[in-house]
Amino acid sequence: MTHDPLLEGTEAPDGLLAALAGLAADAPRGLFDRIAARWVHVPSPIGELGVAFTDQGVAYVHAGEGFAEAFRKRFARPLLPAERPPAGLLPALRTGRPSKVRLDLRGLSDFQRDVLEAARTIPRGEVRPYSWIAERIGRPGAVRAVGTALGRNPVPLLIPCHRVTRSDGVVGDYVFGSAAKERLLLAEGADLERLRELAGERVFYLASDTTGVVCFPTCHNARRITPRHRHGFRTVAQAAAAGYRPCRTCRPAA
DNA sequence: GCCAAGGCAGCTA
DNA sequence: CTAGCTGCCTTGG
Repeated sequence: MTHDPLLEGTEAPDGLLAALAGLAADAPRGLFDRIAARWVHVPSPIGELGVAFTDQGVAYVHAGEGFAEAFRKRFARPLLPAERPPAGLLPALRTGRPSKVRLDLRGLSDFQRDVLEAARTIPRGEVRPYSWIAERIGRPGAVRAVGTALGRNPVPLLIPCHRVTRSDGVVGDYVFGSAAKERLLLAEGADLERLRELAGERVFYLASDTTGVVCFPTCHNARRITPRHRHGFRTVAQAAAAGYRPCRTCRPAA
């Protein structure tokens, strides 16, 4: 539930929205735009997205039917069409890189913010387990809660929660369904086929005996290991026992 | 405030 | 080796 002090008590019947909209014509332009959200449609690998944004940045991304209803269910804010997408939105979607676009994440709990923050650091084409996020935010036991938080990610794709997968090798669930998750990952160049192969052999980490480092299989460092120097491990502990230290880039849990 | 329900993980049969 | 069962932690009702 979003708490916006600006809009306390506006359960927003249409009449009020209309009144506010009328007010906007005469009010200084900035005021109404601080209250309202604008929306656009943009293309994506999983079809057309509805994207809502405020003066602070993108606040909501939705795939499939019912964009406006879903938005209103979550935000007590009027929603109006926009002329153009907010700065950086299209590049961010194209490159899958963070920081190309501003986000409006007000109203989230600290926990959820931490989770999203961590998810945002996963590079395009790579994946990390839910437990990795839990570790990184200092709540190793909150694995399940991480899933819940990601499930409520207001800005999927922009914060790449689709890059968080289960530690048994299955892609896992997703706000827009696991099929969409898989399509997104494939579109980003993640080698899911290979991951499945490895998982079939109970291999969840790859190490290099030339560098002495152990990585997640999708880490760009792991992808460059020459086959004859590559060793698979089921756990980081086993890799450590064999003398490998965790990669400083992908940081598999020690 | 309590309870049930989650985008999971790890262990037991 | 897979299927289930049990713990864990945050949220929404």
